[in-house]
Amino acid sequence: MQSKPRERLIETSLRLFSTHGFHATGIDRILAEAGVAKMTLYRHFRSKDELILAALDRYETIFRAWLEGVLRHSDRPPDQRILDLFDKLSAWFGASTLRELTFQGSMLTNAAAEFGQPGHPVHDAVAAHVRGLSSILEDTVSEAGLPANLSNRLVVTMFGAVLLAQVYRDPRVFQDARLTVSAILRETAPVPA
Amino acid sequence: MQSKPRERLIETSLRLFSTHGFHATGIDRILAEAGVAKMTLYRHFRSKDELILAALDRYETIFRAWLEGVLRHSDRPPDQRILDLFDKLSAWFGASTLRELTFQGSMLTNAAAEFGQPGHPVHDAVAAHVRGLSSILEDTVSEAGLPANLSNRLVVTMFGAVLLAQVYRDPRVFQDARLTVSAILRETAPVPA
DNA sequence: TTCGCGCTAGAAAAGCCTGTCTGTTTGTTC
DNA sequence: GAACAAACAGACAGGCTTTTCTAGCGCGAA
Repeated sequence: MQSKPRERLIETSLRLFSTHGFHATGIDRILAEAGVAKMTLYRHFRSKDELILAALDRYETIFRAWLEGVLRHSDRPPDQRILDLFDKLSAWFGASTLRELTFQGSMLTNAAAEFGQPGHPVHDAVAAHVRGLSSILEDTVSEAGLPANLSNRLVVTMFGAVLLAQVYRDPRVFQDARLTVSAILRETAPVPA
Repeated sequence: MQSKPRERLIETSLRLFSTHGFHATGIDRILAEAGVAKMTLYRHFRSKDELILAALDRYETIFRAWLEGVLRHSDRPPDQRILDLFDKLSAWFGASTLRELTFQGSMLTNAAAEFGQPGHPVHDAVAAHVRGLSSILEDTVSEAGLPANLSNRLVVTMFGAVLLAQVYRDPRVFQDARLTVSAILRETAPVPA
């Protein structure tokens, strides 16, 4: 608990929101587990919604770094890196299932489910974050010499796989998704399986 | 309001849960909009969770009928019907966006997002419903003479497309998904685009 | 050492949540 | 027409929600 209150609030929110959802997580619980006073929260954030936005922002930062690690900082050919992504997702699933917390899918799409109304700040933030992550895929697709609009199909497959892994509690979904992506890539250019 | 109270409760729940989410919808609002007394609700359902389960059940029934209409009751060849599915999803998106209610994605996966803990009755019900819907796709895949395990990939693509259409508010996602499915099918057997 | 700032604890406001209970009215069936 | 079951309205309990407020503690800087 040596870090600063604002930081503890964001980290604790990240954990609780992704585990129990947004509406189901009360502010009192966040404060208790972060060891922060109520006034301090409202000094840093105008409302609970703003705290949610901050937690989503942090989530996007973490996931972006992970995704860039997989897609950019690798010596394998770009199309192979895209296939690797689904093996890494599968490993991520296994790791978070084994720990104290069970795999809870993507916090971004979970937020989209709870805040479905377009125009709501949280919904709009989710859309922006997803678009941002999508552009990383787009870069890798371009690097592979493939048409850029291919990345939309990859995003659908990636989030679809994360979603169904959450529902089914089965990492084999990622292998199915990998086969799908393999078919998508093979359609345009020959790719080693 | 001539239908029976139990029916009105389920229909109103279906509408409110899918529009505003489960935790965000209080039973008082359901009761007011259904025109039903509180005691009547608790005569028919032991708790709010049971009402949620009933609403999900109804949702599955409706979506199953719709899906069977697209995949079974059609004179087009089975692989073509699978491709048609994504055109019909796109039309469904457009229809529900134009009405009073905006498109809110799949109520099943929205429920999975709010009730992420495995073992929770709602989570388990969602998993069972998704499996049931998946078997309809499996039948059509078999009918087309394709390997049955292909249906898992189609399910990922379908739910992924619904999810991203909800986030992006853009029906073009379904065309992307259709291209993906086309690639999946083409990988195994020649299919007219 | 003293000032000021960020933090703490704790209380309180105002409202919504689920679930229970009482009494009345309506509708159906013998 | 009497009897019975179901649905009605409305109040109430107990708890949780977000947000605001007061009062004091502790630490770093001047």
